[in-house]
Amino acid sequence: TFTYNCLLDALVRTKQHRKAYKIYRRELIRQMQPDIFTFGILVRGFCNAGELGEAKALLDEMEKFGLSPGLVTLNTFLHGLCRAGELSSALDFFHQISEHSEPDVITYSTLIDGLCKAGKIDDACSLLQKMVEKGCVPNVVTYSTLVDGLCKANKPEEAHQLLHEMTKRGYSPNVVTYTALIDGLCKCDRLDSAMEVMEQMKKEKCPANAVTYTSLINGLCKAGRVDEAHKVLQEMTAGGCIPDAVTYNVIVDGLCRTNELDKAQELVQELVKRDYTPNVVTYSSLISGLCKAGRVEEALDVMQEMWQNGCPANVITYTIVIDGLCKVGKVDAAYKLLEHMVDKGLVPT
RNA sequence: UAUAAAGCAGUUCUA
Repeated sequence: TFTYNCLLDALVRTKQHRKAYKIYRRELIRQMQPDIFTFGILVRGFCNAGELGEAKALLDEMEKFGLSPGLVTLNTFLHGLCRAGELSSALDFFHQISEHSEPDVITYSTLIDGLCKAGKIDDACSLLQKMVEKGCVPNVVTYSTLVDGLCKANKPEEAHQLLHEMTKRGYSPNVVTYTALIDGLCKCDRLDSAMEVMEQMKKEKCPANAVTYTSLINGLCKAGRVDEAHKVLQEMTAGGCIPDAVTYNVIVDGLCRTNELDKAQELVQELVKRDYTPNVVTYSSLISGLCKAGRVEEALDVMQEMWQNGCPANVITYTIVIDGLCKVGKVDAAYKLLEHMVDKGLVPT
């Protein structure tokens, strides 16, 4: 069972949960007794694929094997419900969990995150209170979740405050906590505060990672401060942190927004030479820039190029070009492109 | 051997 679980886990992590399930059905249960780990893995697979019905069926199936779902499996399913946006089901399920066992810090953090992502930040904060009252101690993940939630609810001050509070209670913020705050401050146009937090991280000996730098670079780019963004990029590489695909996409997008389209294209060319393959987001930024500059023909060329490079346009890419065509009065061409998109099996939003 | 948190592109030029 141990061996099979490792295999199933590997399959699920590579999005092959269907295959994992077949192996479970056709091999594992014919030869041995599955355990709670087996079910935990499979439930996660179906949850990540959004197939909640199947996941629920597996939870029920556990009983046939004389197993009762442990908190880990229940938490996994709760997470699945939250991610699928089934918040009311998630709340129901949380109450069910509470009837049978004590929810743990992961149960609470999962639900707090679900509430935040559903825009119910006040409920999320109340739940933090409630967990403390029930004697469950929040950890750095719980706090980071709320810091992120507060930022996304446009309450960066309160997020900052919470970071202070957790520190006072003896929990050190980690790189995720700081990054959530930095990103939030940037998106609330508080770039200078974001840079201060960056300094604070240095003082606290909490090294920034690629996500942290990219968040700040994105903030600077979106504010049109591309030169400063480049400086941060230099600081990043000097510090031994490797920019990833998202980092470069952010810079390409920044150049497009400041109408430095040629520089953006040059950068993409250079990245290709260095074996970084542009992805659908990179191309979409370029196409968006070209469209906004009225260079729709060139945008169409880039779309063609995507196809040739094995990076097919998605719904967002098409939407950008369709909008671009409409804005230059080529509504008929736009309509044709829409039909073309539907032919490719993409669903307009 | 299984569970929770952070970063990228599109839709109302609001003169």
